[in-house]
Amino acid sequence: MEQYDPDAQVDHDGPVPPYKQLAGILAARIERGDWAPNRAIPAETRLAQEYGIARSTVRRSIALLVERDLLFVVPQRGTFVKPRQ
Amino acid sequence: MEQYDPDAQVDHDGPVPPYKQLAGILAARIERGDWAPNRAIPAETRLAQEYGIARSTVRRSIALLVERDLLFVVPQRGTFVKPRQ
DNA sequence: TTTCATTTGTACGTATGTATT
DNA sequence: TAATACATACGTACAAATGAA
Repeated sequence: MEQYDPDAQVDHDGPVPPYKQLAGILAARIERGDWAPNRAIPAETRLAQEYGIARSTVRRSIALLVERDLLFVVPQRGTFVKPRQ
Repeated sequence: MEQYDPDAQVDHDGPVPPYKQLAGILAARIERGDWAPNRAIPAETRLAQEYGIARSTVRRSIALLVERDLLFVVPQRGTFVKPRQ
């Protein structure tokens, strides 16, 4: 995955699909320490609002980061930063 | 994954979500030999029609089987049965 | 106990883009 | 030109579980 500016916004007009952009941005924010391990990131609906994309798109981004072991999801509770393995 | 009847249909009222049901059904059909290795399975739209579910749901099922190395996708060409590893 | 808000899970339909046939 | 097929994104709706009030 590319390196992203943790303060970047999602660009709807570029060649990189928004779901990949957001995954990169969130990875950068985790790396920076915006959220401590075992702490929840903002809810999907909140992220959708903040980045101006659909919740279904946010979910695709999160799925990427879960696959990369950066996040884990607890149904009905939230999405959490995974402690370093 | 559970064992499925390759001739089963998708049940919208049961506890198992359709995308998991279809993944199981397709796995059973691959196992049975409905499609040879390196041959394409029906298109997503076709599967959606045949099983009475949305195309987006079909795609979730396929994603599961890609992850399990039963299928591989060639963009703009189709979804193919992976030869045994 | 009941109610309510929050959050993720699932499913649907629609639209547009790109590449191949 | 047209049809086909996958990639991406949007919005909507409802279900299920949790936890707070």
